[in-house]
Amino acid sequence: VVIGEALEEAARRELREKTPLRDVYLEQLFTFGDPRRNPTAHVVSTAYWALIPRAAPAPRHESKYAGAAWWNVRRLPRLAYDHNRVARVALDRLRSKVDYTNVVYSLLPDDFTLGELQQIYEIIRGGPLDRRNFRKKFLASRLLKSLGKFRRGAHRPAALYAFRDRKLKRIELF
Amino acid sequence: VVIGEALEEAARRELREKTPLRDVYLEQLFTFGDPRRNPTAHVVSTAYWALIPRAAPAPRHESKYAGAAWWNVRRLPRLAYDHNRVARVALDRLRSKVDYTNVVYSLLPDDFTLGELQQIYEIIRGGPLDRRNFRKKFLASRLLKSLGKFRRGAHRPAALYAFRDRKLKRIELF
DNA sequence: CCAAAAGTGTTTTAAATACACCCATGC
DNA sequence: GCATGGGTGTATTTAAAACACTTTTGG
Repeated sequence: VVIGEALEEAARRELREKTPLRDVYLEQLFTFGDPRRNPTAHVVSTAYWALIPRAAPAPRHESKYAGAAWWNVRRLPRLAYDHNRVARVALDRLRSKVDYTNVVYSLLPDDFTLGELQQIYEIIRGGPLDRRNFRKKFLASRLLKSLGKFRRGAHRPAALYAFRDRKLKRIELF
Repeated sequence: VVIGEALEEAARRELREKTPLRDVYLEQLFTFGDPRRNPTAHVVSTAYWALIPRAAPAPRHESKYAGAAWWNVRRLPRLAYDHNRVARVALDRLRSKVDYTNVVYSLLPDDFTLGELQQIYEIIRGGPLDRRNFRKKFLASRLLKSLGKFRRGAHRPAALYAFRDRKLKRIELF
């Protein structure tokens, strides 16, 4: 953080400078201050977490995140300092947040099928969902609007939807 | 925070040094870093919140909290810096936390009546609850144990209960 | 014709809500 | 005897969960 800069501003600047990412969902996670988290100095870090779609462009080659890669969160390697703990806290936050907000909008492109939406939920929640009940719930939620367009593939064309508002909204889902 | 001291440790130390409070529920709230929160310097503060029973002993006379007083949270005076904002964030956190945890144990003495428990919920949630449904829910929750003792007063004696565990537990209540 | 994902309703079950009367005590 | 809070059960409503077959496309 630069003097005169808000914390979230700093987090967004870092993303902007080091990656091509724009307009991602970003939220303060927690401030970690255990003196043992770094053996050489007592460092207090305010962590932020962001939701980045799988298909997002990679960090800039010249940035310190150039070697970044996707990992299955259940098979994370050992990270530096207490960063495994940070990841666990972030995952807990995500898991609880998808149940009472529409935050997954930030993981989906402008248009998507209900099947794609359901997949996101199944991955984050870690279990299968009944397709009929899932569709019923989402169509009743008024979070989505039907686009009248269809995605074609080696199967029946799927109706495309978009989120009505791409901003955080509290709503009881699960 | 002293170098070598964890953040929560520091918050507990502050309480211990300046007040007679012990074993209160304490949790990190948020880290406030807006450069405008203090007009004379850019101060980043990690706030903690605690739940203090109404009947708790007052801060030590010689401490900087000597002038502390209870206020109705809906009629808070204008506080220094961004502390009204901090209070609002804390209230939001409390309101959502009572719905899915047993955190109110920290606002009640070792034994209490179901009526006293219900009062706490009504104050925090800001509305009346049906006594029969409330009792049904709590007795079914297994959070409490009946003490077989009674509180006497100008009314029918009320059975006394205690929390089974005085530690944070996730459970769907409302 | 086969594989793959989409689309669609009803029944069952569980949980939340609404609601009213009697009880035991202190004063 | 009256005011105060304690104690109790049922019926209704609402929401969640369980469940199977048909459709449309690409290859």
